[in-house]
Amino acid sequence: MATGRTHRPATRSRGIPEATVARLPLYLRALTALSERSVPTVSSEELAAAAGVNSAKLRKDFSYLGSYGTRGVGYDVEYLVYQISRELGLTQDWPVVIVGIGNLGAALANYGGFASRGFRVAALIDADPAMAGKPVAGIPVQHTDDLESIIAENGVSIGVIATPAGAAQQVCDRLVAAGVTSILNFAPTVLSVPDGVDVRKVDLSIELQILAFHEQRKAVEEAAGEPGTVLQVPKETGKGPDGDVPAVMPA
Amino acid sequence: MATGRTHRPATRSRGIPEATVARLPLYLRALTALSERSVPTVSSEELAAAAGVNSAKLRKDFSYLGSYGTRGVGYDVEYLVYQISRELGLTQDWPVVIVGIGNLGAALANYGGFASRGFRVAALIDADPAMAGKPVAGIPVQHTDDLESIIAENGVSIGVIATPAGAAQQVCDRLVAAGVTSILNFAPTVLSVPDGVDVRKVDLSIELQILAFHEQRKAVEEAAGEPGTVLQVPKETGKGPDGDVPAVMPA
DNA sequence: ATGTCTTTGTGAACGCGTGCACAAAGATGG
DNA sequence: CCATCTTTGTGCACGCGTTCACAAAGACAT
Repeated sequence: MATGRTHRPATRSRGIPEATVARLPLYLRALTALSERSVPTVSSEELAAAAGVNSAKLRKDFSYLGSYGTRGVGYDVEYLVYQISRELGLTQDWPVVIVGIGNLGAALANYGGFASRGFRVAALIDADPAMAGKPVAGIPVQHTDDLESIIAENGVSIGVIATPAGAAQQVCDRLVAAGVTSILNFAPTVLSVPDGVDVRKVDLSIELQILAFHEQRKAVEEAAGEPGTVLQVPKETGKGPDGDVPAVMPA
Repeated sequence: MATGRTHRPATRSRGIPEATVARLPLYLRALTALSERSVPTVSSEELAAAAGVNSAKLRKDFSYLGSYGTRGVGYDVEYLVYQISRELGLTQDWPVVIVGIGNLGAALANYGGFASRGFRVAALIDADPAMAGKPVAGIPVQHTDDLESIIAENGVSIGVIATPAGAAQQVCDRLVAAGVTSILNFAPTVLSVPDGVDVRKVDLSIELQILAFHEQRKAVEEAAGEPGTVLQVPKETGKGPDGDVPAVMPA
């Protein structure tokens, strides 16, 4: 069945912590900006500020890649850009397919951040026959029927799913069967994939919900004069002063 | 100046761990699906499978909210939906503004996942005068000049930034000054905000880069017969067998 | 060459998050 | 009313990630 193997058992293969990998793109962006301004070297303190992280964390992160800094001076910007790019695998070309060319899929196809980082949109795929042939971001949309051949012909190993939730798992299965081993999922669903396939999830509404939680906390703290008190919810009473409980009680 | 206070000093106010908060929307979605299928109760094991997490983790998460389960039976679906919604602050209405109505902004405006979770798109804002008045997702786009009054009139506390990177910080500053205290940032930049303002970041290209890293690792492991060996990169030689190093060496 | 000064690289401590494993709680049947 | 069975709630241990603090390394001036 291969049920929900979304989380990998850690990346302890060569020793770069997952948390560090997740920050490398951040450093890379900051470094690229410095590079464009022809800044030759940068200290961990400066770069950390630019990337929005702690400087000690940054140094430790870089230490996993090797000793690329010079004590008393800092890091060579160009050299570091290259090392991180190589570590992330961005020195090679990654053909990517985007499945589901709705509003979001079109936005992704037009997103400039991909091409500039070694990612090439090899194909746009949609299930709607009316979309077929219509160019989006200068690339003609192809029909889902050709998914397998498109993957094979372009040697695609990374797929982006921007379909409705209902179609996501099915598309995912076909992508995986066709040889895709990394998936970026924008559909609000939990995808089941076999071992060896990586899935990363981006969920817009989840992010907003997390913000709402913190926003509500702020409001509550504001209302209750001093924070840290009051918040004793009436846990016993099943029908407290909540007023309108639109749900059945258990038991 | 308020330099880079992106990370909050932990949410230890009422005791719900940040990691748990981030999973609550996941549970909520799974529960909502069960609710629509009129499933009355669900065990931690089943729900965990549906949400793609460990069942012990799920039980511990719920324990932070209180004891809402019944031993031997499981959790009451409707009741839990309500409790999580309330905890996340989704029982109230959250007016949201989206700034930057390009491809992505339009996709967000059309995204159905917002409205169904208590979020209401109060306004769409763009700096392009040509966009003003043009309806997107049934909502007329307004000009950036009116940003402050829009925020004030609608009581907006959550803002979404979907502008180009160059404009993001400026827009952010104006949002914060106008009273917004939670920001969802899609622009590839580190935003500086004063204390008390929450920022969550969604970066499309970063996710792809992380996938590329793992994809490359797979390829390397594949190439080297048995994984776990070989990977001794020539650390000494500045000019190893890399071939084309398009960067300056340090020192 | 030597001393000073800056900045890296990292050892060590700490805290958070995860998952195991089990006791307590309650449902259910006799 | 008692026994059994299911499932929750959680104590505990472990590992990862973060941060501090400092020694080692190198640049630079004299």
